[in-house]
Amino acid sequence: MNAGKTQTPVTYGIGDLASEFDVTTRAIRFYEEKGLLAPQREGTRRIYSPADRTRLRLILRGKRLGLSLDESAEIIGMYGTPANNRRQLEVLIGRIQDKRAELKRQQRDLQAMLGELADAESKCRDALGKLET
Amino acid sequence: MNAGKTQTPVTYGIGDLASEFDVTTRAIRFYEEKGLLAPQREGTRRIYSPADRTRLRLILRGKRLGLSLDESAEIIGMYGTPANNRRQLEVLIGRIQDKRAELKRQQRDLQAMLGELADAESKCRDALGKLET
DNA sequence: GTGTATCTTTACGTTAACGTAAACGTAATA
DNA sequence: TATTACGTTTACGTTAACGTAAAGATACAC
Repeated sequence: MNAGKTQTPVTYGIGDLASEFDVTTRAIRFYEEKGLLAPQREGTRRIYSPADRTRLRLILRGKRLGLSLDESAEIIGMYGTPANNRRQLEVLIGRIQDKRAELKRQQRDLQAMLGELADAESKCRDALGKLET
Repeated sequence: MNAGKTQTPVTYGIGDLASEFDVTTRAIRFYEEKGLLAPQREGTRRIYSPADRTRLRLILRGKRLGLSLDESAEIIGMYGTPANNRRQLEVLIGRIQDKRAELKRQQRDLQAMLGELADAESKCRDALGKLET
């Protein structure tokens, strides 16, 4: 991967990331095509930095939460340079708050569904207990 | 909708549900086509019971959580009759546990993202404060 | 030098979840 | 009776997020 280079600027090949995160190289290239990644090139080959790797992690986390790639891109963008312009800062804060509110609702939905599933499970266990008799 | 019928067995038209949950009638029919809903018919028209309405709510909640319709269908099925067969009960319990684990992971992902967004927001506020000077 | 592995680009195919439109039935209302 | 509102079926269109396949470059291992 990049072993024993004495003073290693850590980098990854596309295959490294693919196997680490268990996605296809096609998917990774697709994310780049959509503007979510922008690795360096060594000739024609893609070279990923730790920052790129982090972005990929965020993308995949977004997917697990049901976000579209565009939404993930937007959120990742929010972690970036906190603009120096006043108006822009206020707009950004607004967008962050909106996302937070949305995620909090998702949190409540999740909580509810988890509760119901726990319920269902214990009812199953009850039913199973009655069968033991 | 169904007012003053003296002894009302509550029901809903497709338009009622559509406007209540802010989805199109097309979507509702689509869910039926996929086997997630099965309303009564009055002639050719669909008549939805409170139970149908609940199922629709669960479907839409699933969507907010990023679930596919198939996944929602599976989960909704878990709330149902807790099979009387032993083997089946065990299988069901297993599937419920799997879903629960998945949702718990989602919960952690959500928590993390919320934390990062809160961070980003406060950094924005800081930056905004420095501009006031 | 010849595999074998890993990478590249280009391009067409696929699936889920509806949107959109046409053409029609029914029922209350002006 | 004609319009308006709401419902129906059928069918084709659309978008996101990749999958799959072809054809080729590069580099290291034997």
